[in-house]
Amino acid sequence: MRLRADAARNGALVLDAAREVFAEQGLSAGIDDVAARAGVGKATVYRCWPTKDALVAAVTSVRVDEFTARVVAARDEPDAPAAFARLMLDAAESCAGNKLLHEGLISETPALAAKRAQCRAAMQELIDGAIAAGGMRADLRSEDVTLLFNGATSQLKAAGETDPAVWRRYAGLVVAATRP
Amino acid sequence: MRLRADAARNGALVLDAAREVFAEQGLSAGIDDVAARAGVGKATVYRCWPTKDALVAAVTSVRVDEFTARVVAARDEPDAPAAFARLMLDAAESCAGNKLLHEGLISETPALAAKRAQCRAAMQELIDGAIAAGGMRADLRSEDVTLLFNGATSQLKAAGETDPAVWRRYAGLVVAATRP
DNA sequence: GGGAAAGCGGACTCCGGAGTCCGGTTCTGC
DNA sequence: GCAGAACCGGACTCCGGAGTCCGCTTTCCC
Repeated sequence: MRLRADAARNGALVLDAAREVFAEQGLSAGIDDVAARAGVGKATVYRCWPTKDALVAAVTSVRVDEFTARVVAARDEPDAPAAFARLMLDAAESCAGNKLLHEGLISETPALAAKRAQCRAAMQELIDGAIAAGGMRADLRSEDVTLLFNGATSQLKAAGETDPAVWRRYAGLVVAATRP
Repeated sequence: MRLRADAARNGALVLDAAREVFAEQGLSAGIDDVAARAGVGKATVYRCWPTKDALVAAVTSVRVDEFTARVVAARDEPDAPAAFARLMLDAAESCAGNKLLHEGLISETPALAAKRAQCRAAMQELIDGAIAAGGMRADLRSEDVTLLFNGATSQLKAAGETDPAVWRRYAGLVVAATRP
């Protein structure tokens, strides 16, 4: 059964609105805000996604996929420690302007568990490579990097920091923490 | 006008209960929980402190003072870098078992602004000493340390991690990030 | 173009936690 | 020991955000 034209259109509007609103305000934004931005009633939002979490997962999963792709690319570079450092700095910079990416990386929602696992696996391989190359302390695991990175970025977000350079700087400190 | 005997007794009960409940559950615990633990109605809690924030400030400020004293002691030690490292590890370990200390260090409530400033000043002096001793990167400021430390510990708390050794380990990573 | 199904939206309920009210109880000064 | 002020506590309101309901509108298929 095909979706009615107006339903399809509204679904897309809602998705766009959710992307914008959540990127600007983070996941604490209300469904009402998303509905208002889309120019529809909130029931319409709930008709497309049964819960707020489902909508959030829909918009964040894309961001997580993009990030995973970047991790994989970094993993395949020859100089693992340098690739890792670059990845962290770039990721922080991206997060500075897009809360959605940040939330996606942080989120614990079950809907993204598989994607997170995939991302983590690639990260672990990158880290293993960096350790093998002697550019990283040997006892490090991907959870450590995730925790430090997420911790720092969460604090930056909470502080309302928007300057990408500052985010970059802290990512640099996290990278420094991983050195042998 | 002296406080009535029962009022004074209940005030102390509430304070003790708040310390316990917030240390165990963090600040997300409700006033109802505190009142129940104290064996008192919630109105009694509000009679002593006008808002939840005020009560929280009352119980956390002690913890912050204790921590500040430790920072000051560290500042006055001869080997600043080592004192700094020890301070971080000990603080993390303490936070693992006492959410209240953690919340006190993280909290942004205006009621503790003065105490936070005092703590930060001592930390800055400790850091300056460590930099002068060549044990820390020269561009570091106390906010950096605070942000990294709070970020990591917040994540640990959110993850429900209770093993002090793990908290210590991450504090060690934060210290590593400060090395020149 | 007409009718039925699909979709719409705003007003509604529900829920949890902060903060308030007031009738009943307990302490204190005389 | 008694008057009355101070205090008590549980039931209440208030608030904001998630999720639901239902009378009305739009679309689609014939």
